[in-house]
Amino acid sequence: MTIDEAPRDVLRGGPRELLRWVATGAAVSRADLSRLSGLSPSTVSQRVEALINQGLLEETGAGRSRGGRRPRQLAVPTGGAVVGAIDLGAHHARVGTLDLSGRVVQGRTLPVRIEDGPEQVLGALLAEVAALAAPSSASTASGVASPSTGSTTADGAAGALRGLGIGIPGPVQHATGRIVSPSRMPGWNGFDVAAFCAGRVDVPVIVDNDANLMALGAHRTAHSELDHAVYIKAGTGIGSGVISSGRLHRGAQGAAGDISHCRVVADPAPPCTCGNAGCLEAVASGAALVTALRDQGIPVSDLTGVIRLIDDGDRHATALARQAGRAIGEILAVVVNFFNPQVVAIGGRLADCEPLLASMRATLYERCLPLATQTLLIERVATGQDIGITGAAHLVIDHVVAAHS
Amino acid sequence: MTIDEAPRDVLRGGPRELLRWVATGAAVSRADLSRLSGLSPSTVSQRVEALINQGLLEETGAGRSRGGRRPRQLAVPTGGAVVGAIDLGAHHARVGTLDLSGRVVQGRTLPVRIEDGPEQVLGALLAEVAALAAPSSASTASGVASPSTGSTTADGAAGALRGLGIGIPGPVQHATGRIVSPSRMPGWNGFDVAAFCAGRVDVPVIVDNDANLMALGAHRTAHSELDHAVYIKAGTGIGSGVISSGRLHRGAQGAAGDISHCRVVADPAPPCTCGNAGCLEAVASGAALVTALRDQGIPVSDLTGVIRLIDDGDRHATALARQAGRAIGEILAVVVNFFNPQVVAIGGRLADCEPLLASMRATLYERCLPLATQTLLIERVATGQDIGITGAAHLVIDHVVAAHS
DNA sequence: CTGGCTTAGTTTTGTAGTCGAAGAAAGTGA
DNA sequence: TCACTTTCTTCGACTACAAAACTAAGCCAG
Repeated sequence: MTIDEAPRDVLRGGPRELLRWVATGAAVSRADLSRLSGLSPSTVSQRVEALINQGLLEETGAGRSRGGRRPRQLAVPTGGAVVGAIDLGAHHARVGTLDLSGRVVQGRTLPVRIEDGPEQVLGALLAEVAALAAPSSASTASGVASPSTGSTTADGAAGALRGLGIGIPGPVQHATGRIVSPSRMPGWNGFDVAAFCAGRVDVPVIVDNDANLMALGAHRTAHSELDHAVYIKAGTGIGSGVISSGRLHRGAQGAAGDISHCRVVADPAPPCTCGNAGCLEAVASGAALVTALRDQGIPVSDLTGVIRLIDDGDRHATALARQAGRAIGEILAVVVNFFNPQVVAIGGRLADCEPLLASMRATLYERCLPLATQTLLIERVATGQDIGITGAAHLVIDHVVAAHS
Repeated sequence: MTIDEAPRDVLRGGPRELLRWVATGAAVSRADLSRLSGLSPSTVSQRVEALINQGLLEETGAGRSRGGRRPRQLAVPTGGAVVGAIDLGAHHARVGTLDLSGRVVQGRTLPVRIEDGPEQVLGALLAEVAALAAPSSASTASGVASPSTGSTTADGAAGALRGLGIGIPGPVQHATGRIVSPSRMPGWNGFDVAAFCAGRVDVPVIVDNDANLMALGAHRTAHSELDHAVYIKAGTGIGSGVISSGRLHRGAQGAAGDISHCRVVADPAPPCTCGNAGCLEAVASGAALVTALRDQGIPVSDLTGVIRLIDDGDRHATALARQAGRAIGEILAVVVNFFNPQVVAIGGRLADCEPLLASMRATLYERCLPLATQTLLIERVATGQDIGITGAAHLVIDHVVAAHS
């Protein structure tokens, strides 16, 4: 199954947004929703009724009066339908189920060897999703402990899987769900993830780039009121996701945000997996930091080791982190001048690395138009390891909720 | 008068789009419009009737039959209402009136000394617009010859001015119409163009950056079917305009597209008017080329002289043009990777400079993701000197037509 | 030259989404 | 108890659009 177009009614009072307001606790009653959405009370009532009929919302008794009639409290049913989400990384994958409000119901992290190829890797992850979504998963599933919120509900299809969202650490043609020339995923080039998965699960499958999903997740959870935002994912690789006018911007080929092979000044310019030299990814990615440290004779096993060195104040590692921050800042400066977003947020495992963030900030302020940085927020992406699957779930839910109403 | 938000119904069958299809000749009958817009015949009929009542459209007899009833031909009335437009440049301004389809009715180029300050410059240009819009302007107006299409119509308010659009060669806060920290416009910082003009003409005034207007004009006339486009204006200064999802992207502060002070590699890095060194504008703008040639001891009076040298194959000038093209290409490569547009088009006086265009193209293909350049169009902006006022007029018409219907 | 087919456009009717006003429901507080 | 507030529903109206039926006006084949 392939999805061409994002639904239109996600924003400004669409059923999806009402759902989200209730889910986040921003709204508890119909009156709250009316105030938040700007829709008339009658319209809200009508939509809420539809959502209740779909089982996406329920009334949970009366709330506290504020001087008048008590509100009839609304909530997203717990234990109801869920969507599955996979956030594939270079060495690990985060797999989870989320309820239709976008809250994580179950999540676990699995080790992954991306070089095993798509069939094997995706096969294992799909099995894991199936296990999580199965009614009694919380008790029977093996592996990492996960918080069980799985009180199966009374009414019918409890925990039914409604869709699956997958994030890939490489370029994805969103329209077709196909992977195109990934630089760090041997054996995956041209693989049609959506088709592969659609053959194994009986629900809509949506595939997108991992940075896009992080962007969507972060925007929905932290910046939903902002129109234009840029999110950088700095982990083993480097990617970015773009929100334009409140919507994920994918560009002509769905390749928007792929800044990993932009050239930055670096001396010497390290060679990149893409064949060129001096790419952002070859200077500032986690993989690049590992390589650079090893080249200096410092033995590090992986990115975790590098981050530990930086946290410990190791001189070489810190210098490299600063250089990486500057490099990201350089590219981001062009992006900020060009795109003029309200917020730039950095996520991924390198986002917690203080020296990197500091020099990125400094470079941005130095190189951007004052007008562009005047009110610009430069932040860390908040929600941690679940931000990717959160974004994936939102993408799927947008599709599912829109389709049903 | 200040305009906060672009009207929403410009796209997909809005009255404005119907008008444009008729104006461009894409549609001649109601049936054509129905097919093009996807709207039902009844809706189109209704809208067309409204447009005719507003005097924005007229019936011009019957057309050729294609096997059935003959279509009733539609056309935009000539000599009807117009909007004024000013495209202010560093040394010249293009001033014109355009009919409500966006066609230029009258246009002329005036010399301008930007350093005379906003009151004097804008005062003169406003007077010129008033003269053009006056009923008998075509015969009485002085100055550069202009094609007179000014046959005043029969029905009532012939040639009435409905709005005014102004393009400024510097950063403009579109929401307020105020100029912010322009690097090349001494005495204009903080000036409220919209307020100044609104006090002198009795119609809505919309102010925007000149590159934005070029982008809008070029997109509407040449690429209206494309969703994402980037337009570079390379003249005395360098700017860009961005179309995202078919709409002008202005960003958080209305400063989007201002890439003039992005740093590029250049040795030696020439100082920029902004105080930094190595800015794109200091390397690749027309002003920079003039300065660089003079520094090499080659006497050139202005940009025209530089272009002539390049056309004559002068070695130094050509080398500089290539360097400028590379610099623009470098920045544009980041932009293309990040934004993934369907088209990148270059306009402004330097766009006709072959060596510059060639090295810009080469740099783009070298530095961008293959996926991003695979189907990317790299073009010259077509319409020449009227593209700026065309964009300005479109902006105004969008506002005026939407307001009236 | 007449009926069948095609294209063009209008009119009528219906539907979906939204708003606003009115009012019902259910409380607070003096 | 009564005035007032807040919450939520109901109902009528309006708008945008579409579907279908219909009128208008041509083509062409027999």
